Amino acid sequence: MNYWLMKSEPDVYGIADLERDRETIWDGVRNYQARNFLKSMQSGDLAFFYHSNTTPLGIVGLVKIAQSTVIDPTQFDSSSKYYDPKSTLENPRWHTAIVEFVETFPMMLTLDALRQIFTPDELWVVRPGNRLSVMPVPEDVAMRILKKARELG
DNA sequence: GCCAACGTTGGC
DNA sequence: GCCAACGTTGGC
Repeated sequence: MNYWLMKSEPDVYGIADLERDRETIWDGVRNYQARNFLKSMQSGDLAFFYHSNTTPLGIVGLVKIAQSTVIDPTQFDSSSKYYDPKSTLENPRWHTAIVEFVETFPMMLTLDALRQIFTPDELWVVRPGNRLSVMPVPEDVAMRILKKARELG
């Protein structure tokens, strides 16, 4: 059982969309490091849902990994902006996960608040210039995030 | 809207 | 295998 942080732009797909859909395939990740983290996810892992490219930035809720090692179908779809002509059915490049909604925090944990609580080594998302969309969160840090979310809620 | 960071591509 | 050019991400 591991903890993760997953970024999404709310204008594209936010926590409200996931709450409505209950679950979704986390497609479109085209960064190898993020892909490798997706690959190492296991069913039952929990992930913090982070809103990027918006105001305010921050962790808005919690999701669960429903299924891991899912092949991202958009890599084979020539009409998709995530189409990858170099990927083949025999040897797909891009794997992902299916995530399910767990909860929206009553009060989001803003990036500013997170920066006050965590160091860049503890929580990568507070690291300036960090562009990874999927990253691991150590268990003790995850516990502190959850505790803070409960305090604010 | 800007721009720094940084990953990817492609010519050599 | 190097590295310049280019594209994207994402905070500000």
